[in-house]
Amino acid sequence: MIKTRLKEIITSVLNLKYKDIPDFLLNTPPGSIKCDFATNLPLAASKNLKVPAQKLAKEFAEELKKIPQIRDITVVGGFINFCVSDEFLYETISGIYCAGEKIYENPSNKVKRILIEFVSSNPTGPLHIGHARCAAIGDSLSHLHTALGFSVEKEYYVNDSGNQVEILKNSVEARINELKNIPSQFPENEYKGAYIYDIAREIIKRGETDIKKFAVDYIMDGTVRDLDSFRVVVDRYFYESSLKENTDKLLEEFAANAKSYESDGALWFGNKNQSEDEKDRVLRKRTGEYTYFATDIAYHKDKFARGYDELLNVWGADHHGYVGRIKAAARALGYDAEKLKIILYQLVSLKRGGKKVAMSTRSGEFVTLKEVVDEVGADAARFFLLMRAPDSPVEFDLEVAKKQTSENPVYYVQYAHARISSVFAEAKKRGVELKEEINWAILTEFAEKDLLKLIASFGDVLLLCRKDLSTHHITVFLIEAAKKMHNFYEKCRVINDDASMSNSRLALIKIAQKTIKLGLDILGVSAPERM
RNA sequence: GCGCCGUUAGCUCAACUGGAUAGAGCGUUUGCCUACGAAGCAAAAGGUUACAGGUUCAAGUCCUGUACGGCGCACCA
Repeated sequence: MIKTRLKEIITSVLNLKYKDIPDFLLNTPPGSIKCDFATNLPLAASKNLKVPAQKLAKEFAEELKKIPQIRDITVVGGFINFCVSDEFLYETISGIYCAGEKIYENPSNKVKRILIEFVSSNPTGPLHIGHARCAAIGDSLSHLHTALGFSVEKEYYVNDSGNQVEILKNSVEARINELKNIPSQFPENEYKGAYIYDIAREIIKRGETDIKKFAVDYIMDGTVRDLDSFRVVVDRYFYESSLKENTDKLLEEFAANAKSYESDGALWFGNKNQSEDEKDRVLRKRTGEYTYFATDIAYHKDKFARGYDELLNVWGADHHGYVGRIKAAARALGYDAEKLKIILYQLVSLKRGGKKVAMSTRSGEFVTLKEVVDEVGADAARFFLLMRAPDSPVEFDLEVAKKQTSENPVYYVQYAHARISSVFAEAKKRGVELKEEINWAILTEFAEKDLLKLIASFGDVLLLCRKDLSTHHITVFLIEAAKKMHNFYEKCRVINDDASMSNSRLALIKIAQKTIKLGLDILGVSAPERM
């Protein structure tokens, strides 16, 4: 959190003399400039203060000299560069070191409740690689928010009514007949995967009569199992079928508030001229059935009514056209649509040896989440799927992922963690123990301070993830942290003849390990002691 | 036709609110195991950020247009 703290300090100092200090950047300068941070503050403020940036830079630099936490202030054009003072670095690190697991929790987040809804796949077949990305994103976001101190719940919406499950039922029925040699017609658009046969066989074996319910339960059992193998535990499975009465009430409410109208024998959500959705949508079909949309509004109404401060939905980008209408519906219900945040992730294009794998649940042609976990492991799969920003499409080549397993970045990061464990094992063997009192100030080597500075920035990375609602920044951080850790390890011997130095370095790798582990925990990737 | 997302090194991707000489990993090349794990380290090569305009002190980032790719545009879910 070093960056966040510095920004606060700088802002408060400058506010004593200037008004309207705008928000500004604090980032690492280009490699040729030897300092820790650079800021564009003079450039950013020159407009407000109506003073040329270069002049302002010199003035600001004078003020910044009063801040004990920074040193070596230089002005280059409209930029100000500076280093953090050793005292400030060591003090920051010491604070992180002494704090417990909850170091990054913000007390003010404690009262905020967030509901993350993700995967929510139709229960018509096993989860596939696309759902894996959704699961990884939603799950890691939940960990992120927990780490920041929010109260988080994870929910999965089960679409267990409507056409899709009807087709599922018909598909299973057809297979039962086939297995029993009863002549019958195969439904149009039927699901063709091998699992349909499995369900049919089970039903015959058990003599089940409620085919739809059994099929849905069977598939959901598999879903829970698959998610479990992917280390995703959902707090609540919310069944669409439980919303019937809520939807009845919702439509009455809409009708009473003139939010809906009848036309062509159907009931429409009249919203066209009032919001972000470009046309009116059907709520109740001519057949009398509710549309998915109607029930989904009821679902979101239920979620809003439960009083969360924020609703995060993780959706595949193929649903982007749906965002406007659900937000419009939330608004129509009188809720703050800003509280509903939709994270759209681009779909995963799956390849096998460079060849694109066609995927379609209906044709039964897909690579399941389970297969991916079995082939490349949950760690590699999760890390790989989380390395990209949600907006970025992911190309997942199973052959490459399998073949290059040992070169996958996840192993690089895990190795740094395991390596630290092994140093501690060695220390123990030699009777060297980490003492409570740490003298950070003797860690003056470049590799040592470089690693310390990065560790001190982990909190900033978490805040960035929160802002972007993406944990991919953590993967970038972890790779960098592992690199700096390995670099330190090569340059500085941890256990050496100098007891005081050994102790400080043990503390350094301890805090590095804790930070790497926390990052991996958020991603849902294991942090092994040995590999 | 309209809309959303993308196009950055040979490959896969980063790049915070527009900031300085655009960064990682893989692959390629060259060094490094008689001290805590070589699943490692150090170094090198590799770029007109798809293209063309515009905005400004400053553009990969914002605006307009074009090309290419993915996805939407249901009384499906």
